[in-house]
Amino acid sequence: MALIFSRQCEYALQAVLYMSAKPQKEYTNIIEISDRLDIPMPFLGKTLQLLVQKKILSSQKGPKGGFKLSKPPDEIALYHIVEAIDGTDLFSSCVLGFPKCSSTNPCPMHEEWSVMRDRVYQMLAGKTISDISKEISSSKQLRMKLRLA
Amino acid sequence: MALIFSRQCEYALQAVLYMSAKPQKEYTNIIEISDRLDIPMPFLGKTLQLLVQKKILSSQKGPKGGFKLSKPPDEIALYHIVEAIDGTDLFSSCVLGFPKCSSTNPCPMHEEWSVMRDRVYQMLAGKTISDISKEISSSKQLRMKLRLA
DNA sequence: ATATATTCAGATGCAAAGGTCTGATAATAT
DNA sequence: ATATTATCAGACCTTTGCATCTGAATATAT
Repeated sequence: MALIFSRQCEYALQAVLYMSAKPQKEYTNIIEISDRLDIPMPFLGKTLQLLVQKKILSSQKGPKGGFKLSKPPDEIALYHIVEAIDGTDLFSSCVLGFPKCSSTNPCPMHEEWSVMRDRVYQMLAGKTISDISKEISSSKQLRMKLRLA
Repeated sequence: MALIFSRQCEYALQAVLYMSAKPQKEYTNIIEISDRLDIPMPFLGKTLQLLVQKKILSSQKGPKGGFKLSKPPDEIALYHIVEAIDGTDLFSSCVLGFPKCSSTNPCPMHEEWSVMRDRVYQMLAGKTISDISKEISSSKQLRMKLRLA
C-alpha cells in the first residue's frame, strides 16, 4: 500500500500530539490515549516505550503514572519522532530502490527526489511540538480531532 | 521502515525504465530483466502482469516473447506505474493516519502535507517514460546502473 | 504494610507483503 | 506436427509489521 509513515509511526505522532495539548508536567496514562485516539492499547504501550528509550518521553509507573514529554516542547521536532520509530531510510535511500545510488552515480529520479526529500525533511525538522500545540489550542476543530476537551 | 514506494513498485519502475531504453517494438523477456536488475524472476513476472492488466505493458508468450510498452513512451507517466502497483492512498489519505481528515476538518499537518503531496504528484505525473529514456541515452552512468550496453 | 494502578518485558498470535514453485497455455521455429 | 521458449494463473511458503497476552516490577494512596 505504501503510506509515507508506518502505522506505528502514525500512532506515535498522534499520541505525542495529544499529550502536547495537555499541561506538560502531568503524566498521561495510556488507557486515556488509546481510548481517545482509538489506538490498540498494548501496541501503543510498546510504541511509547520506544520513545522513552529515545529520551523523547519519560514514563512513570503506578497510580498517577503514564507518559509525558521529557523535554520542552519547542525542543522536540516531528522529525525526532519519525526518526525514532521509522528510522531515516526515507531520507537516505534511493526512491527507485537501486542499491548503489548517489549524487555521483544517480538514478533517473535522483535529483528530483533529493529536492522533494529535503522539503519533507525541512518540514518535519522545522515543526516542533510546541508549534503544533499552539495551533491546537487556537483551533476548536483540532481539539475535536484529538478528542480533547 | 516506511519507504515511499513498496518494493514491488520499485521493481516495476526499474523494469519499465530498463525496457524504455530498448527499441520499443521488441519484446524483452523477463529472464533478461530479472538478471540485469537483480530482481527475483517469478515475482517480477507477477508484477509485470499487473502492468499488463492495467494496459501499461503488453506481453507475448513463446520464443521472442516477453513484455513491451503498450503505448508510446510519452504517454506513460511514472505516476501511472505507481498508481497501478501501490494505488492512490499515498496521494489521498491523512499523513498522520486520522481516519476523518479533510480540508474542512484538517489534522495539524494537513496543509503542509497537501502541498508536499501535490509536488510529489506533479513530479510523478509530469515525468514520462520518454523523458527518462532520453536521459538514459545521454548518460553513460544511467546505462550502467540499468546494466544496459 | 497492603492494595491498587500503571508501565515494562518478553513470548506469542495474526495478517499482509514479499517471494517461490508448478503446471498450464500459447506462440514460434524447425 | 513437434519441440522449445516464454508468459499466465494459482497455490503455497516465508518474513515482517501489527497486535495481543501474561506476568513482573514499581510507584502511589490508604
